[in-house]
Amino acid sequence: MAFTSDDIPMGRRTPEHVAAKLEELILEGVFRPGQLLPSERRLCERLKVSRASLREGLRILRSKAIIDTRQGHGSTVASLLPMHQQAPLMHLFRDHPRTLFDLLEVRALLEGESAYLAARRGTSMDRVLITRRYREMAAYAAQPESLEVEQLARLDHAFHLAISQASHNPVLVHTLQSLTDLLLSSVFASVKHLYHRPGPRAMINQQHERLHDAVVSGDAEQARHIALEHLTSISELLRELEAEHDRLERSAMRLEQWQ
Amino acid sequence: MAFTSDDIPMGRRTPEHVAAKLEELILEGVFRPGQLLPSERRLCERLKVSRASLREGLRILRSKAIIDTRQGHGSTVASLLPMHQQAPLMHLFRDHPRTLFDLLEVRALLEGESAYLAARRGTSMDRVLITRRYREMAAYAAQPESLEVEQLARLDHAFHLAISQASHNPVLVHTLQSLTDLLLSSVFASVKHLYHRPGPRAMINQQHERLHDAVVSGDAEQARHIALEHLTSISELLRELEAEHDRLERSAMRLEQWQ
DNA sequence: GACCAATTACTGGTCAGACCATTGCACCAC
DNA sequence: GTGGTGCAATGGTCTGACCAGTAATTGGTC
Repeated sequence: MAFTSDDIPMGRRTPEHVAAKLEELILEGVFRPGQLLPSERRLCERLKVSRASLREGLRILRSKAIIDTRQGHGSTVASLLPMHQQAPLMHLFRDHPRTLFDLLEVRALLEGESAYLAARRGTSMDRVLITRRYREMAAYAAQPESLEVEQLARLDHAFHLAISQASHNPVLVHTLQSLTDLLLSSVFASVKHLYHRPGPRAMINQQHERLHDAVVSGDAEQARHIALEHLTSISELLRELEAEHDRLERSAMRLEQWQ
Repeated sequence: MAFTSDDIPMGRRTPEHVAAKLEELILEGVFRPGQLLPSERRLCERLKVSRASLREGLRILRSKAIIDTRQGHGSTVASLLPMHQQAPLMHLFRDHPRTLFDLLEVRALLEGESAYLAARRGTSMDRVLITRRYREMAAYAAQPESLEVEQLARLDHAFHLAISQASHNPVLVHTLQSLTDLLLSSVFASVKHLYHRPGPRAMINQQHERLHDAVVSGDAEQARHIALEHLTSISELLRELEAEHDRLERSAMRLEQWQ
């Protein structure tokens, strides 16, 4: 795109416009992560703003951790791009598939605490909502045929979410939410397989029922214990699944090598 | 500390120092929420910096939503103090100042598990590193005078980080890291005050020592327990500090200088 | 030729003073 | 009282200068 032709609207909020413009250029790939962007004086010329306004604009980007500035050197585009969604975790995942189990370990901890707090702090309205979510899920899971796995996963998630919300700790809710999203986005296929098999499904259903009962009845310690057990068994099931998958993959790789 | 005698260290990072100074004054109640603070030109005189640097400092505070600026009017202290702006968790914090303690609650849980796993899984090299970090921090904390709080906070963080890394769970490390960053970015000034007082500092130092011993000796349950205790007492100290701050807010001792 | 020190041409960081645009209030005519 | 009007104060922007680091170039030495 032509960089020289974009000028900044003059008058008010010039630094904001500067920041927005540079952010746009970065997102469009004109300036790439790790790259050194033009000097302040050069940017002033291009954007037709004073250096003071330009610097305030850069200050905005710096406070958003989008650029990194060193005196005598220049400003570089930060390697991990803007905010939102735990991008760093994604990278972790790509490099080490083992982190799946690390993730489940942390999630178990948070789910356990979540269930514990829900049992202790949950209001009557929380309990009603938890029960409703549980019944929706149980009713859907009851029909053996014509079962959409994605829909079941959604109901499952809604049930766990209702419990975490009853903990009345927004930080806990959010952290748990991020981890769950990450888990589902990366290994949804595996979870799918889990639901498809009758053995695991029956075990999960039973654990859900016990979890529901413990939380609603206010038995905090028991709720934590069941939640931990639940996540632990899911982890074990996935581990078995992975082992199975590995065997298949290895035989496939051997084939590839020779063909 | 009389404000007229605090000048901003010249040379490097002037805007950061300006922002830190104003943040401190706000936290001490010299400038109260909703209040209009002095004009930019007057602040320049008092802080002995140029208007450009002062404006960049104000820009920092504005991007943290600590102040609100209107042309022709002035800058007012935002009604809700820090705690916004940073990562994904932000949206939650707007309406709930209480989330600070929610955050500490979650962090305690993760720190506890982290210490537990570190004691169980930590290799001999992990233990060496943890001990080194602990000694660095303890040595620095030992000198009563000439103590940079920021440096101490860094060493403190390095110690806890070493422990979490010994858990060999990257997801746990990352989640903990995010929460800690968030905590420090929002209430660093408060944490600063914590370090400045001899009572809390002594307690924190002792807890660090016990935590170190438990982790290095491999006593997992004990490590978890001490970590939980540690975070709980920090939470309580911050709660007291908050109450005290409320009281300070009512005193207008050094107000005349500013109006 | 290989290596090291000094030079130099950049970079961001800060400052000073000027002018513009908006706001709010005191003042004044009605 | 009410409603304009002008003025003073505010933040917003610009210009041009100088300071302070950085890194590549240069030039000398071995």
